[in-house]
Amino acid sequence: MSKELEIFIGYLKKKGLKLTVQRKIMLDVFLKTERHLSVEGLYNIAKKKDKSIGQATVFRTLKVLQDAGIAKEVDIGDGKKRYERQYGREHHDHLICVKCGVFIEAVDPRIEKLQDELCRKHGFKPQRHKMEIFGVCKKCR
Amino acid sequence: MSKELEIFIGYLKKKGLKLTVQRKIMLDVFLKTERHLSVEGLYNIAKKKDKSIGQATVFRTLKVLQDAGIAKEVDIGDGKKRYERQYGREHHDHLICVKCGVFIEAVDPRIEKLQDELCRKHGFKPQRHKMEIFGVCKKCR
DNA sequence: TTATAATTGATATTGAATTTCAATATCAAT
DNA sequence: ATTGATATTGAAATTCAATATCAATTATAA
Repeated sequence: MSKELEIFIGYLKKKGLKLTVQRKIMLDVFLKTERHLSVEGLYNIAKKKDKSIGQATVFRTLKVLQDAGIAKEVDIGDGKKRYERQYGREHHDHLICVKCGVFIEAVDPRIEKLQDELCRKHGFKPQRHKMEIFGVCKKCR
Repeated sequence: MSKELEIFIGYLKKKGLKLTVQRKIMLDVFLKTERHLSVEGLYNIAKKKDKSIGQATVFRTLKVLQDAGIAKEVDIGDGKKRYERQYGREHHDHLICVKCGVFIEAVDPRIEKLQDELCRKHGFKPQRHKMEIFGVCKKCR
């Protein structure tokens, strides 16, 4: 049993929610894809496992997975939200290829430190941040 | 005549587009507000100048202003796009207050440099980037 | 097994953004 | 100033992702 499933079960129990087949399928589908998929993408994969699964359930389950700390929403401003794994992952920024659409996860601790400094300079108390760099990846150049 | 109006007129002429009263109003409204307003916000202000102005025109004109390099779209992932002045402004990041919603423009050249370095490390050729820090501003703390 | 409450899929709805279309306005050439 | 080609407009319809509604179904604790 994956750590995420354990957490999911614990979260559902704690909240008085139920572990349904659809939720199990969604967690499974979500964990198996390492890419940053949209609801549509996840829905298409989930449908292959269970023809009857509905879009609404995919949206709803992704919300639950977020609340449980298993998934994280990624919004790059192109009109559709994507989801990435959250549990056990460090904070990171994204390099996004405008040609093939790949998401590269990257982080530089020095940048993080300078961001904090920038906030201090403005008397600003940071809670979370987001950094996305759009460009062309190694393969597409 | 503002530099932006000059540019706007030049852009329109170059593209075979027309300088209409609505476009003049929109540029005026856009330049007068220093805040990061959504279409709705700009629309409400524009309507005070000309009751008959339509939402579609506001959307359309903001697109033209972007193409002309006068306005810049800002999408912080809350479902509605905002617009800021672009012409004559340097690149900057945003500190966004989750309490009062203020946008603080900030930049640290060292961060910019490290971002380039991060891209190089991944064989990634950057085109543009976006950094937003959400938190609580000085006044709201 | 049963009672209860959460969950489901289908469908309707929302809200931002875009498109359509007939009427109107702009502007270069006269 | 007038004309004509063409861009533009506002209103309304449409798109699209995301959310809400609801009757039927299912999970779970007793």
